[in-house]
Amino acid sequence: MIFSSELIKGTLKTIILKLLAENKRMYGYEITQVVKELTKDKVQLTEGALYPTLHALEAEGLLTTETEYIGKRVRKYYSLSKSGKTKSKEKVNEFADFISTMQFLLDIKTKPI
Amino acid sequence: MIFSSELIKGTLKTIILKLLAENKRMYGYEITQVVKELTKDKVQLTEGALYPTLHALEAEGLLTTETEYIGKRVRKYYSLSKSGKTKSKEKVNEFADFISTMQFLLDIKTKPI
DNA sequence: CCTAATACATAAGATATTTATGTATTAGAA
DNA sequence: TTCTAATACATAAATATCTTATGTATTAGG
Repeated sequence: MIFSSELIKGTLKTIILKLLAENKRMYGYEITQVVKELTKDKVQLTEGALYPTLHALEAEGLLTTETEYIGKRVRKYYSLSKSGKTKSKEKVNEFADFISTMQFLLDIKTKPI
Repeated sequence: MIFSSELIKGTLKTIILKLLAENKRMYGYEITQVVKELTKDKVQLTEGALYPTLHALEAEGLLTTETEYIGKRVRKYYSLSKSGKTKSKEKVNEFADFISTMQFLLDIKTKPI
């Protein structure tokens, strides 16, 4: 089962920022693979969505980049800037709050951890 | 605080279907008000998003309508069809699963109910 | 009497995503 | 050794969806 894309909409930036908060630096393709693994294939980021978003976050000053070559193949690493770290926490907190609100609204019970 | 619209994206259909599963019939304006109250103003549905979505759900055969007049003012009640009831459960279940996945991915802890 | 709330609806513009396409390198199977 | 799949980036057209604006009309209440 893969989540309908409409569900994932709006969470992409949050996912990217959170992963970068935990991993110091990651490159685009790596992000797609890590998300795929962590979600057991339920969340599949498409390149057409990912790369433009990474560029947008960089343009906002939330991410910085370093380009490296693995052999002749280029790899572009992204890291959080200072404002990116702040933004990451904000986004995750907002999403956590959103989850609580939606759980209440949709009367969803979750198992305690 | 109001949730950024990008977060709410993709949840509108689920919210509508769930509310109708619990209330038998509701009209558009009522849905906006109930959601506003239940979420303490954090989720504010706009008419420009709501009405086209209601029409779309009706066109999909998930909702049926009855028009009534309150005085001279028209009111359009929506109810779940049989397939709408099934869809409502599916959507809520999918969303619950999505929440679990995202909580894990974003390392969000929730308080047990 | 006038404003805010109720109640519907649609359309233009903005935004974001999917799908498709493109380039190029490298690992590994046949 | 040759071909395919995976790695790794990127962009653009088409699509979907939402916001914002606008429109009509009724009704409650100050």
